[in-house]
Amino acid sequence: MPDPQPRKQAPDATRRSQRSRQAIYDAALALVAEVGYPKTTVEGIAARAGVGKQTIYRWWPSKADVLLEAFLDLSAQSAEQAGAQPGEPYALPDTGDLAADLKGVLRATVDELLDPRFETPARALAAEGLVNEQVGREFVAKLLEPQLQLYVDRLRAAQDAGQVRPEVDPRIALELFVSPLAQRWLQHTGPISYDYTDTLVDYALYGLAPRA
Amino acid sequence: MPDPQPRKQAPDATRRSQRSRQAIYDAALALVAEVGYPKTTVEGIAARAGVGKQTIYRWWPSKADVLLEAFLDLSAQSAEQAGAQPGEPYALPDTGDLAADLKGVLRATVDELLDPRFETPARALAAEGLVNEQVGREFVAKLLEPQLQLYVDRLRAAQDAGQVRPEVDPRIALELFVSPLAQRWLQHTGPISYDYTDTLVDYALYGLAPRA
Amino acid sequence: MPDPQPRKQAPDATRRSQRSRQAIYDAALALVAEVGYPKTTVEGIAARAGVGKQTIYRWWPSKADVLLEAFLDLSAQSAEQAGAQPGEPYALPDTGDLAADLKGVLRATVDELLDPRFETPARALAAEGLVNEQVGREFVAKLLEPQLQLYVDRLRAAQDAGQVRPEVDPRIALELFVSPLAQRWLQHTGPISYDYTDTLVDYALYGLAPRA
Amino acid sequence: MPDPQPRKQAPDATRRSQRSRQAIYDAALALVAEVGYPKTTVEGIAARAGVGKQTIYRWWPSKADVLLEAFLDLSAQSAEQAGAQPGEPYALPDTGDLAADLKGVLRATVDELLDPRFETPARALAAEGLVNEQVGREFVAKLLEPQLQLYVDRLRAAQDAGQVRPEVDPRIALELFVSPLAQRWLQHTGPISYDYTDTLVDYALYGLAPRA
DNA sequence: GGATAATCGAGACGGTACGTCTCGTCTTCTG
DNA sequence: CAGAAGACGAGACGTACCGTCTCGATTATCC
Repeated sequence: MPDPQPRKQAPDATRRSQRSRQAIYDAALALVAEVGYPKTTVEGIAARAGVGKQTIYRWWPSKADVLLEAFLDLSAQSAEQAGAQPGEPYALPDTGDLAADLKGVLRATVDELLDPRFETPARALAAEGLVNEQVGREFVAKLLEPQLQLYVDRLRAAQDAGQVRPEVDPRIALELFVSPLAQRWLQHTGPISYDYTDTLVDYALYGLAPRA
Repeated sequence: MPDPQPRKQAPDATRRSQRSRQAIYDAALALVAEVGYPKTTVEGIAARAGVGKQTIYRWWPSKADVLLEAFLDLSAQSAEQAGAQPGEPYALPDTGDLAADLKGVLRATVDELLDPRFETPARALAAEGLVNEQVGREFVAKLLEPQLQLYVDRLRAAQDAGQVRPEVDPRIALELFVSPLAQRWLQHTGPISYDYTDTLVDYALYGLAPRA
Repeated sequence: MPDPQPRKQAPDATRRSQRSRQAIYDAALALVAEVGYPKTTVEGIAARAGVGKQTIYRWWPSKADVLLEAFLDLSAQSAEQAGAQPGEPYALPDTGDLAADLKGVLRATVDELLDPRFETPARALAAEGLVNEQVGREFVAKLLEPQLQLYVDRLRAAQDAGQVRPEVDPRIALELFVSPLAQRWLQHTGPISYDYTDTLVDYALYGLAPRA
Repeated sequence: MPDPQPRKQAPDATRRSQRSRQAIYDAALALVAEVGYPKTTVEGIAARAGVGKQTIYRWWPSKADVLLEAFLDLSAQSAEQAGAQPGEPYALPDTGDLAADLKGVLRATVDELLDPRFETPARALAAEGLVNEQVGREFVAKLLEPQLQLYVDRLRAAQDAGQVRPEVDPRIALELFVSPLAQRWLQHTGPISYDYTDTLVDYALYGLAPRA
């Protein structure tokens, strides 16, 4: 099925300047970190990147989309560094001990959420996504859902191993420990720490009601 | 003796026009609902309210603050209508059946979150709060925390009744069912329904691991 | 008859800032003199005048109109200085000697045309007027025609005195010595000097054909 | 020996595409006629001519120069059609009756000035020439002066025949009837017609003063 | 007639200015 | 003197062209 709405006329992507593209990513991330999202302007990004404004408008429809791609690029790069080969599917560790595995992954997430390199642009994108339908969808689809899917996979493995009740829906179950962390981080409704995420895992796995 | 350091010179609140104030609230909420938060401008609010721009800038530091106050006003009014007397402390119902009580309250919350009168301004404020420190703090303090405190109280009562393990921290426990709902609503990461919130309560109370 | 096409909605002229208006005139004339008309930009005028761009666009539809008004203002001021009271009707001198009177006035015109304070903006406006209908009309109506009317009056007086043939149309007659000067100045088709204008008057009054 | 200081490196004129050159001329003239000079852009000319922008910039320094050459080409073509062989010297008719000859030529000029095919580009070039030194010089030298020289020649012949006073300078004399027409056309300071130019010739030849 | 070199159409690029929009301040007049 | 009205300095918006700079793909001579 061909593109249903060919906005203006597509520029020739094969002739695109990779130098400019990278400079724009760098400038966008730097500016968001330095002055915050609302004070980051397309004009500012262009000036900082040493690029004409039209070069931005040629390839991205809005400031939010620039930042989204820049952040996706940053995530991909840093995932490549930390993890395995590019393109290779990731998976949560599976040592057989579900609680320990989840705690370990959440501790890494805590580290990432507290890293200022990620924090400012991620928060800015999340905020924009709440209000801007299209950005929100892309943010969720490209960044959030792939992460959540890893938890689904790990929880299903745990179900196979009899460590999780078979009637539990993994897609909902993962929210018991992921969403609280997300909300505390996004809305500053509480401190986030290893202790906190460990506790979340314990509560989620074993429930609040007495086992008696 | 006059104010010794008159920063801007404080306006005389006693002479404030209540007509204008209410018109500004109404205009702000109407505009956010109609055109969305980013396209809502101070100028637009003033024009719609039949008010000079300076009358807004005299009493509020920014667009976000206007909307925040307008929304607080709306919440107070609607709480007054629905609930009890103004100023009176609210509490979650306590029928002795913790699961049923929580499910009931969350179902009411689902209704509220899906009411478009609340949805647009609430989402806009939440988004602004992610990025604007001061708005975020006030949003959490004035709207979110009071609600959460009701859950803390109810959970503590359940602990007293032996329905919740005594070592559980209620402030964290409530996040197991509140945060997932919040995230799905804010970030559109999934549908929200009575079934969903019922499931969250069940999972949270009895855990994911088999009871065996 | 009221204004037939109220473009946007008229700004309130009574509240107009005279400081800004004068600063804009000064900046416009200075810039045209310094960098020429095509390189004079609205943005540049605003910056030099210490004024927002919108203040220019609020009161003038285009760069050409700004410059036209600035030049009219300059002309009015300098006429006031040199000549009599403002608003008073001017007239060419009438000593009874038509040739001498015309030569005197044209010599003064030569001086003016060679004064760089006038030359650059006048030439720029004339050029714009050739191509921009509306500017051209206003340029002619407000600057050129009033001057030419003075010649018409003087020539009619000469006709009454029997110094010019009665069947001659003064409006055409004046072009015999005014237009050649104008063309040489505008298009650099020849040098302009007292000698030249004196000669033009002689040729025009007494014709090219032998009198015998 | 190659060019010792190759400024840009001169393009090889022998390999120039005549197809492109003619297409550019046509496009330039058509655009000026359709949308006016200021809205005629190099990009527009290139697009309309089906030509790369660089092909224009390779051979002409500016939009004005393109139009100037295009117009010269048009003039040459139309002169060739109407007049004699290319390269042959033109001359004004000489029937012995100076007044009649001049009136005839001026009537033809009136026709040309009112032909819209010539009017728009000619006016545009004249306007540009007022402000752009180099274009102005070339416009005058290549288009205006050759025409004026014809009048000089005819007037000199008339002097030899005793129909014009011998002390009259023909280069100035011709301006008495040519410049008024030029100014009325350029600046719309009055209507142009056969009557008008006939009158100019009469006034110029026999003067304004009574012959007594 | 095949090699080779420059012109060609195309269009991305770094820039500048456009004319519009909204910001938050300042000013003027009205109730 | 608070408030409505709105002009003001400021500056970002998204667009249009500028003139320069690659890109292959034709030409069009020269060997």
